[in-house]
Amino acid sequence: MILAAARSRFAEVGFDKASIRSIAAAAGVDSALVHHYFGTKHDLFVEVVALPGDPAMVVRTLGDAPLDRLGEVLIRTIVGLWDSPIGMGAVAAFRSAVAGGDESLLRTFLTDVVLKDVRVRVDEEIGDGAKRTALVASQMAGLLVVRKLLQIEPVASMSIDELVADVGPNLQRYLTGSGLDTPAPAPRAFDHRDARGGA
Amino acid sequence: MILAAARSRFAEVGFDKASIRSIAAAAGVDSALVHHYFGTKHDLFVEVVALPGDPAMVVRTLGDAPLDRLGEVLIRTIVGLWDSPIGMGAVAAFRSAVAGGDESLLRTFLTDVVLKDVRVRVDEEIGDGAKRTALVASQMAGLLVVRKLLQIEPVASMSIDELVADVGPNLQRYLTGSGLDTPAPAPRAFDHRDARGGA
DNA sequence: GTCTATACGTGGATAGAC
DNA sequence: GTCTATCCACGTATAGAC
Repeated sequence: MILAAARSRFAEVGFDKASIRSIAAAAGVDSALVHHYFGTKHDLFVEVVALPGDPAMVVRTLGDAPLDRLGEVLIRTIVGLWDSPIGMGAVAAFRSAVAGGDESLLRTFLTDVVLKDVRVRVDEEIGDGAKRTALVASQMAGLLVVRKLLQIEPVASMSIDELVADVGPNLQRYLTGSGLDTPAPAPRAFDHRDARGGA
Repeated sequence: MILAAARSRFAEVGFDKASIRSIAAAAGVDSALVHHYFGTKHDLFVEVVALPGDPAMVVRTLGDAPLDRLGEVLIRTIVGLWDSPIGMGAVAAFRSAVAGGDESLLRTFLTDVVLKDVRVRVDEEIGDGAKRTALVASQMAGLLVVRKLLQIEPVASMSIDELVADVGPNLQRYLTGSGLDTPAPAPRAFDHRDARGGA
């Protein structure tokens, strides 16, 4: 399948470096055939990143989750998507956007589609919705970079359950935690209070 | 100055899309002159990202900070670097690495140079150094993406002090917090046996 | 020293043979 | 339907004129 090859190439090396010729070669066909089926390269890319009705599913899953568990649900839903075959399109889109082209597209997609419902709910129940969701986006974007793009261990190979346990609480603090407005939260907030600085 | 123009172009659009011609145009000179001064495009890029002895300074600053305040120091040092003129080289390097080329270079630079000292100290005093520093890297990488590349508000315009107050504690939890191995810190006691299956 | 001219490669896109 | 041949734009890099 040409679409599968295109998805792989786009996700692996990004939009620009994924030549039509290389995609065709990976699919075992001729480059002209790709043009014949999908038209321009941009058309092909749109076809690849257009998940079959999945954004709505993701948004709905996020919308159903209670706010005080959203950190966990976010990790499970989004990382699960990344790891799925269809999720490679999302990885490709992210990579290409960061690479230099069409950042505004990704920005509006993130803030106005995926995280909009979350932002509104946080705004109503807690406040600072825009800031909190932006911070959530930063952690999720970084997780994508480290796990899927740079593939830094051990994060690249960690199970979703372990990821939930590790980064879930941090997301939860961004979403519903206190102390995001007030000055610095004192280090004593942690049990690890030690004047000596040793272990 | 040609170097300044190159730094801007590389940081703005990445290595590939920043043509020698556009750099020369931005500097108000001819493209051949760029070649004459700096040789190949790759040579020019190396020249741009080679900060004047700054990596050592950063590493040293990180090495001097006490472990239980490292979250704050990390934000201050690294974000301060990004926002400085010379930090544009770092942004350019990151963007280009994510774009598709030379990921291994950035990976080894991050894990073996910048974060190595932190990892060793965390390993000695707390444990799980590799995992904890990788998680820290994920938050910092995401912050760079959201603040400098995608420029999502309000994170893009937040002061360093506010950033310290907001994401510092999350970094600190990654570095020295408990519960990264055990099941989950749980900000509130929720039913651990879930009521509804995870997405 | 600085620009003009050009060689060379890569990659997108089209027309046409079979 | 699938591939061959080709056109064309762009970008790196070099050589040489002034």
